[in-house]
Amino acid sequence: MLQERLLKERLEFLLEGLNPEQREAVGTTEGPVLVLAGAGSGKTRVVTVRAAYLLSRGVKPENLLCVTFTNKAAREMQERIEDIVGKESAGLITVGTFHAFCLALLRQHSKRMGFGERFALLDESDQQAGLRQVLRELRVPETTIKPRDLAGRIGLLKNRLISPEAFLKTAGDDKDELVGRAYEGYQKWLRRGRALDFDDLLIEALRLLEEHDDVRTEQRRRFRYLQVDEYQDTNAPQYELVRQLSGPKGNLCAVGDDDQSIYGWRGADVRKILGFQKDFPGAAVIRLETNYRSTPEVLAAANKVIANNPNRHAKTLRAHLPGGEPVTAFAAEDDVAEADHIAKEIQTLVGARHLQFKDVAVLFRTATQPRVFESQFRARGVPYTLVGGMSFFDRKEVRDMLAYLRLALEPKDEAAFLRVVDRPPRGIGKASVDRALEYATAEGLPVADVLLERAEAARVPDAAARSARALFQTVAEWAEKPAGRDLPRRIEELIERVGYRSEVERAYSDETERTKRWRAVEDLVEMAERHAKRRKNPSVAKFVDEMTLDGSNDNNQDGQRPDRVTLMTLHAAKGLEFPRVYLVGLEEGILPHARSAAEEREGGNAIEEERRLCYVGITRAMEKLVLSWCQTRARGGGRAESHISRFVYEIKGEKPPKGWLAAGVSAPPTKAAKAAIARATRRKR
DNA sequence: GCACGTGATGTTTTT
DNA sequence: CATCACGTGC
Repeated sequence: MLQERLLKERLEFLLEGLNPEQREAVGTTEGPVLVLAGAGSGKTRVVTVRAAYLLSRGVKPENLLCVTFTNKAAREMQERIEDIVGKESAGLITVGTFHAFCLALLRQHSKRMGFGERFALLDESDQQAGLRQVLRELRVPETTIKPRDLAGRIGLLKNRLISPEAFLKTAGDDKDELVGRAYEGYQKWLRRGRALDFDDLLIEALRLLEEHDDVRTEQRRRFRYLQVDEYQDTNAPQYELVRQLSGPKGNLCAVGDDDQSIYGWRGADVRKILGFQKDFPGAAVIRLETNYRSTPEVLAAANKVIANNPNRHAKTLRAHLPGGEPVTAFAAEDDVAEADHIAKEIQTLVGARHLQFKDVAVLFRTATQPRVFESQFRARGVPYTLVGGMSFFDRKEVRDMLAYLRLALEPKDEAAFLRVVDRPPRGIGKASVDRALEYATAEGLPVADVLLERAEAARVPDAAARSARALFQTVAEWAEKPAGRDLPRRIEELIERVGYRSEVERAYSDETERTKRWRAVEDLVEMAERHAKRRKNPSVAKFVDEMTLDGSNDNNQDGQRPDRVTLMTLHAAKGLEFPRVYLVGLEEGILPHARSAAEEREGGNAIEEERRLCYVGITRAMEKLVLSWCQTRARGGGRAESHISRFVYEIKGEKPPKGWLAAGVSAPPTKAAKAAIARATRRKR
């Protein structure tokens, strides 16, 4: 009772702190609602207060489902709701990513979906390994199509809910045909290894809801209130999931900003947020247009750029803050000068105590850009953190260990088996593996079954088969005893038993390298330790799922951010803010990217997404925004002239000179030119 | 199975 | 230029 009164009071206070639109968004709880939340308009606040408000109105926490796109966002939301309603209630709310939600649902109904007792969940590296194998089965050399490219294409098809069969029917050219057949083979490979990839989680959970009335009814009855964050990033399966979960008259609250939709290339479909009112008739639409983050100068630039996009929900951000510094821009001679100028400027400002390093972010479009910044920053002693790049989870040793754990959970997990079979080398050579695989493919059997039961038929040498059986037995024996709280110790045990420790010692002769590698393994154990402490019923299975779905989870969320400049891509910057932002490389061919510009010329609308990317970058700035571009830039050995980005002209309210855009997108150097450059450089040496 | 040289390649990457 | 996957030779 007292609790309830306290909550009411706290909520009253929070509601008073909101502006009328925000309050309306919080108070509109029944039926479908679209909250168009412009950059910096207090979206997170609205979403969390809204959840608390629902509880105060008697909605049970277990009837509330909040979906986000990232684990980080999910954690943040959970924490902020906790701060308002307390740990107990907040803990009963389901907060998570689409993928995590789907995984839980599928684990629960695994058998019914025909995935057996336990299916494996594959990450990108496993996916690529699988695709390599499929290409080999198809006798297509990897030079015809790169596995990475193929993975992207298949992912896009999945995210558009296009099946291999459907795609093959519409295949226009040979390449489509190849992609379709590889897609088909890949799905077979997945199922043979009892595996789902990330995209499958969404697709299969959707199928579960569509095909099983009882499951759908149960889920709908349970989640009477649904909140979806970052709705602009919704792809086809996610959209269908939302429809299945909310039902025709559901209490669905979609929050997002069409102007910040930057994952189209990943299958996200802006049209879903643009057509919300059509999809959910009678939906209320609430616009949050007051920006609490940036100065009017910054917002003016943002508004000017985004106004050039034809397809959008009309809205204009209004600054809540008073006027500040003007947006400035500079042209650098080349990329080194650009980085150096910025390094110097930051050094001066910090030296004069005008700001701290951590107040500054340098935002760029492509992964190659940060290099120059890193070297210049290092030279000038500017501390920095590069966001993205090699994550903890990308480390070979971590992946290896996770593969061992997965193999222990499910020996049919082919991706896991292939990963660890020769680490350490145990007398199962490439030839043996190939024979087993060939037989497995032909018979549609898991490779584990082949090695355990049909080694002879598959013409796998006896010694190799025996060795493989020993490996399976080792991990199976290890898995017999449930790990529970002992998880970290048990993992150490497995590391010893499979000889991984000596493998690391053997593989790296260099002392420092060896220590570094081993450290990765220790880190994994430490994460298991944390997992065992945190979770109610820790298990190997849960640990593996968590690591696969949320690999970046290692980030030390404790303590404050160290005092360093942040270097990151525009994509990584979404949702963040910094007092001072440098938006660099504003050149045709970079932002907008050449590939998008090319697609545009072929009649696409890729430039719109580039413009949104630019918009996202601008709106990260709180007090000061600096734009920059280079007149010439090092590129593939030589150097190329650069043209100022059309977006800079848009900010200035000018039209670029005639022929500017066509000339600006310098075509990637031709093969012949590249070969010539290579030859020239070699001769010089 | 491994170390080293060669050639090809170069957007973004929530899960 | 710098990285990385792959092939060659031990």
